[in-house]
Formats: sequence, structure tokens, C-alpha cells
Amino acid sequence: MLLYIDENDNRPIYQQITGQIKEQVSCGILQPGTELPSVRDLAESLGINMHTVRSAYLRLQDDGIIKLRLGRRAVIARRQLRLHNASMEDNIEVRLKEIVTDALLIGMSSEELRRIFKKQLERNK
Amino acid sequence: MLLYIDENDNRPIYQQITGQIKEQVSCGILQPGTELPSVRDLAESLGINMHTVRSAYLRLQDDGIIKLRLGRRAVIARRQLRLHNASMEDNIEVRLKEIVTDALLIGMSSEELRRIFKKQLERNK
Amino acid sequence: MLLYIDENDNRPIYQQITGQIKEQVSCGILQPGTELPSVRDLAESLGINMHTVRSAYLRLQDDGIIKLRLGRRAVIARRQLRLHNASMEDNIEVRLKEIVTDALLIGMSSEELRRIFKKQLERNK
Amino acid sequence: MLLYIDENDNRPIYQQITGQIKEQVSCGILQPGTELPSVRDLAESLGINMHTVRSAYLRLQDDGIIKLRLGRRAVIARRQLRLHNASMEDNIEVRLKEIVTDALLIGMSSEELRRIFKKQLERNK
DNA sequence: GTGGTCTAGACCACA
DNA sequence: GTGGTCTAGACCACT
Repeated sequence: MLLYIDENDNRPIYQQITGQIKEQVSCGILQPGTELPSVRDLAESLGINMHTVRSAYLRLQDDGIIKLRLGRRAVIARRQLRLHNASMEDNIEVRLKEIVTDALLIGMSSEELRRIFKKQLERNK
Repeated sequence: MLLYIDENDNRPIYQQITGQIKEQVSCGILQPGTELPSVRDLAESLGINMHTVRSAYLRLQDDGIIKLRLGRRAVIARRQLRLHNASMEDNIEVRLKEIVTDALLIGMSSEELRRIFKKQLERNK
Repeated sequence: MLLYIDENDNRPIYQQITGQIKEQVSCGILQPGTELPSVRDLAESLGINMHTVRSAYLRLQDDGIIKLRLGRRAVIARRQLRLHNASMEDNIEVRLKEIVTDALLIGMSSEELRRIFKKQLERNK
Repeated sequence: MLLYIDENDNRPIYQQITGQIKEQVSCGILQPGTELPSVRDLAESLGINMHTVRSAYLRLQDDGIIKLRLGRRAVIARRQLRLHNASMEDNIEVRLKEIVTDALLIGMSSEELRRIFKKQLERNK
């Protein structure tokens, strides 16, 4: 289980954790049934508070990525292809729109942006 | 000047405003020199607090999108192709990575995601 | 906004809060758009910690009952008839099965149970 | 003796066990005097910890459902119609209220809910 | 030992 | 003022 906190990343710590775990689930590094470290262990190894890790785990549970059960370790949930509804799709589109605009405004070329997008897309599965 | 607040958009209000203005600048609807509404007017027409609009304008100024001068209306700045440095590029890549992961995890197909990306890319410039 | 903590209730405090708010939403006392008390105010008036109230609000947000937005009060969400899927229906059935069994095992008659059920059903809307 | 653990059931494991046994007692599948599997055997066949099974048995004993004796197998107790007091009735009502509210909030119709309730009621006794 | 709940207090970001 | 994040530490319930 390879996780890290990037001090230069502006996002909250819990979001860095959920992001990395989602990524590893998405590209198959973490398979359904795999146990995650306990909140205490992960907190200690990352040098952060237990509750911050728990906050990350809670959100992953809300997103259906992991299963939490009292007294047991958190485990990666079996992938259930949740049908994405219109509001989820809108959310993706809005975020994508903003990032494309930002990239172009700082002078990034369409080709460069396209390359980065393709790279991320191919990394997953 | 067409701006709106989307209550279903989870992003902070100031970010919805900066996002829409950046978008209109990026795709040419707002040209350099164009005056923006006064803080007071925009706040009133959107039904939000003046501080929120002020905050949005300040951020746009920080990003070099608009120019603010005491006693004058905000105006769209001359588009200056700022060379994007490595850290900016990293930021774009990190955000893009997260969106791609989220999209795939909710079951969106690569084709669908590619289509949305292309659509956003073509809308600009 | 009438809420209370029942010391004799075994359920966690946050669940008593979510339960009461859900109930008031369900029977129309709380209408969409209504503002909830701030986490600090509600915590103080209930004599509990801010974080406990926040925990309740977070779960209500997850269930789509309220909308949380940074810097703004929590508000009752506009009711969107979320289609209940099979797993939600299973959840209701499992809980109902358990309670029926418990009631009969403590010697409650079917008629009495039916009466209580009917009473609760009629209370809502 | 048919028992199973449902990974999708969010309730604690001990509660799934007590629930299923109570249910079988309630509808007559398990008659007074019937022996339950040993703690060790049941734990092994369900793939769970012995402590968990032990915990379930202890609770069933507390509820007067089974009798435990050192060195002997647990047996189903003689069904004694314990008079239910007001606090027990309150407990049933509170739980029923919460289920009804949750069901209506996820958009389940009164008819559907009534059907499920009736189904559970008829299954017992 | 593991997650779940609660308290307490600090500081930040947004309106 | 209002919600959001993080830390810290206590105690409980379950495995």
C-alpha cells in the first residue's frame, strides 16, 4: 500500500488519500477484497491524525469504493458498475470545462493538453 | 454579460463566477478592454453578497485575467501568453488525473469521456 | 426548529438528530429551502459538541436531505424523488423483518403491531 | 440449522446471527429444546471469529431465547410470553417510525411499504 | 486491535 | 458568522 502526502498539493489531506486510493482501484492495483491499512496504522505511517484518515475512508465508503465494518479492516468493495446519472455526468463535464479553460488561459496548447489527457486515460485499465 | 449561480454546482460561488468569466475570455466572448459590471451591480443581479463578487474579481486580477483600478470598473486585461511553468503543468495534470479516475469509477466509458473532453476543447479558441 | 436529545435512547446522538430532521421533512414541517440552525448554534442549544451536529448534517447531506455549502447555512434540499433501487428496498425489508420478529418475540400481538405501523404511516404526509 | 453472513448487510455480524435465529424461533422452524451448533463449529462454518458467535449466543441468552450451560450445547428455551412493558413498546415504535420515514424519503410508496410489512407479519407465527 | 462516537479546540476558506 | 479541515485524546462496540 503506497500512499504519500504532498505538502505542495493544495488539496486537503483526506482528498489526496481518497484520490490515490481511487486511482489505484481504477487501474487495478487494488483489487476487490483487498484490505486497507487500519486508520491508526495509516495515520501513523503518514504522520497525520487518525481522524483525517478516517475522514478519507468515510468518503470512499460513500462513493462505494470501500466497505467499512465495525471491528474489521476496511476492504475494497467489489466493483458494482453504478450507472452514472445525469448529475454525475454534469459534474464531470463542469470540472473538465474548468480545467480546459484554465489550461488554455495559461498558454498551454491544445496539443499539449490533449497529450496529457490521453496519457491519463491510458493509465487507467 | 451573462452570469448565473447554479445551486446544484457544489463549487464555491466565487469560483462559479471566475470560471464563467475565464470561460468567456477564453472563447473570445469577452475581449480585452471590455468593462465588467460593478461589484455592487453584479452582486445585486446575482442575489449574492458584495464580498463574494469582490473576492472573485480579486482572484481574476491575481490570475492576470482582469485589471482593477480604484474608482474604475474592472476591465478584461490584454491577453498575455504567460509561459506556463512546470508547476502549473503539474497542477493541470493532477486535476485531470482526478477527473479521469472519477469518471471511470462511476462507470463512464472512455469514449464518452473522450467525447466530453473534445467538446470542451473545441468550444475554446 | 424543535429538536431534542433523549438520554434513554440507545442510538448515537447524531442519529437522533438525523432521525428527527428526516421525520420533519417527511411530514412537511420542514420545507425545501428552509435554513437549519448553524452547527454551533444547534450544538449549544442541545448541549452537545459542534462536531456531533456536523456529523449529523454530513449524513443528511449524503442522503440528499439537505444541502451544505461553505459559508452558508445548511438548507433543506428540494425533494428529488430519488428512485429507490433494489438494495435500498432490501435494506428496508431487512430492518422491517427484524423489528417484526422482535415485537412478536416479546409477546406483542399482530394487531398491536399493525396498529403502531398504521399510526406511523398515517403520520407522514 | 441454516445460517449465513450477508456481506452487504451493514449490521454487525453478531446481529445477523441473532436476527436469523430469532426469526427461525419466531416462525417455528426452531422449536424449544432444539440444540444449536457449538460456538466453534458455527464460527468455522461461517468463517468468522469464535468470539463473535459467543457474543451472539450471550445476547440470545439475555433475551431469553436460548439457554447456555457450561459444557453443554446451547438449546432453544421454552417460549415464555414475557409481558412487554411500555419501554419495550416505545422501542419498537421508535424503530418503526425511523424505518417508515426512511422508506418514504427514498420514494417508496405507502402501498409498497404496507405490502412489505404485511409480508413480514404473515411470515411469522 | 479495529472501526464508531463524542468532546475540545484551533485555524482556514467562504459569504 | 458559517461550514471545512485537522489535531488530540477518550471511551465504546465489535471481531
